[in-house]
Amino acid sequence: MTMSNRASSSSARANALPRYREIYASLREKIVSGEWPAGHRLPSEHELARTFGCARMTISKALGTLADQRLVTRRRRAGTTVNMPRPQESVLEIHDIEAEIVAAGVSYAYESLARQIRRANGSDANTLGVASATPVLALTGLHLAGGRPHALEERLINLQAVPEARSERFHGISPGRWLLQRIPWTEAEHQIGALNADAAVARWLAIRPHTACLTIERNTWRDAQRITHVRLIYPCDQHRLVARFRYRPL
Amino acid sequence: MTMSNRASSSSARANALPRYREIYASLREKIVSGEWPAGHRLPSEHELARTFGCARMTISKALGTLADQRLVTRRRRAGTTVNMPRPQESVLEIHDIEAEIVAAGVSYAYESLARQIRRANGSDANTLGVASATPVLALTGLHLAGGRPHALEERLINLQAVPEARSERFHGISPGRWLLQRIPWTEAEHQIGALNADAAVARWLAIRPHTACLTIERNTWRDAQRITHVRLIYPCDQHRLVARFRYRPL
DNA sequence: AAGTGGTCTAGACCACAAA
DNA sequence: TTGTGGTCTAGACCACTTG
Repeated sequence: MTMSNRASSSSARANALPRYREIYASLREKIVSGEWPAGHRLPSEHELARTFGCARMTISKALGTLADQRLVTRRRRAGTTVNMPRPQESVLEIHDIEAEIVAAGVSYAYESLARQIRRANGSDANTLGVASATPVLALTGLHLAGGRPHALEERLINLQAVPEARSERFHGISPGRWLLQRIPWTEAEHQIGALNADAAVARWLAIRPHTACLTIERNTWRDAQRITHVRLIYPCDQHRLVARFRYRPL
Repeated sequence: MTMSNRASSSSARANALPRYREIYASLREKIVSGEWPAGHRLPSEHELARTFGCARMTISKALGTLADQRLVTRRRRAGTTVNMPRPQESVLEIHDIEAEIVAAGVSYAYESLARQIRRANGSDANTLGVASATPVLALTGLHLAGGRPHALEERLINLQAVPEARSERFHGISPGRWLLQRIPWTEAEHQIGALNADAAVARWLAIRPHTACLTIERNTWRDAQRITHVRLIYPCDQHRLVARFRYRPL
């Protein structure tokens, strides 16, 4: 009996959307058009299943998609309600600098400026979030695009988490890429800010002192363990971050 | 026959995770531990269903979660493979400024500095992405936190999309909040950059000229229609953006 | 107490791409 | 050609929460 239910809806049109996507689109339209305003309660899954003539699980998937997109909130017994003033949440894609530069059709190079292995001092411990005296690798380097300074990088690596880094010289390869290839990370946090370049930064980046720069700080974890902390400094005229809110499944 | 399958696994421990989450966690562990390196192919859904002693749909949900998190890629016939160098993608939460200030326990106010209704000139049309001569509302205002300047806002509103804005004076309420309460948006794009404050900006924000500022530009759509464009300028010492990569379901 | 969503099953057919 | 994931069904029990 259950056979060919799908066939009957899909064989008609070859490239049809899955049923749950059709249902999702249909419900979403009612929400974004304003027909169902914020706070409106949607019919229950059982009722929608009857309405659309499908199994409840299909409805559940459609409603789950809406919930993933924060268009609705679902609670047991309370039902599914429209979530109007939606959180301003964007997906920020922070690419590997090398990939970014190469994608722009420009040659890339990494130049190491300083390298030191030390036991974490108070500042290191605080920045990297490890105990004092933990062995760390401190790196400073320059990302070059087309031979010109693109970004200044200051990095700390937790040698307890990444002992292989102790013997790596990072000639030709940037520490970021090196880590990415070896160390799976599970969580990352970015902080974005602005600063006026001081004399040293300005010299390395070949910009005038006091020029506004965009800074990106990234902390990386593998589960509970801190892997690395990096601060990247970009001259304001050379870099912008783009974040786009996207629906999850589309 | 299908009854109480769940009961047998859940009645034992009251607060147990759902089965698919247990399976998800078990598979994820193999990936982040490195036991299954990048490129490794996972067992098929049928095989995992046998291994874990559950229905294939339960496996599908667990694998789907891994795929949502970009830990694996799933393709028909090719199977499910581990995705190691993961895209550096973060979820950036860009909050309503008022909510942000109030959450910090400080009083909030919006002060309107300029307001003009005009037909879009070339710059407007380009910025807002509408045809020339489209009626637009141009606003400039200041967000105040605890009575002190917090951010400068320059905004264009497409009056074709939001005709109600024509008669709104935005006294006491910021245009952002006003729009958020009325106009459901479906897509947003943010661009983040840095700039040196010019004389006018510095005056409004009560900072020294040339101080580095963080800028956020936001474009908002309702489906294909442009709603508004806004540029916010924050003094660098007053604002940081935080983006955190998060797994979707947790 | 009752109704809602959350999860699960044991099948099934289908679309797709790799062999 | 064949094995994989994608979707779907028609049920079921359970957890939660509101009335």
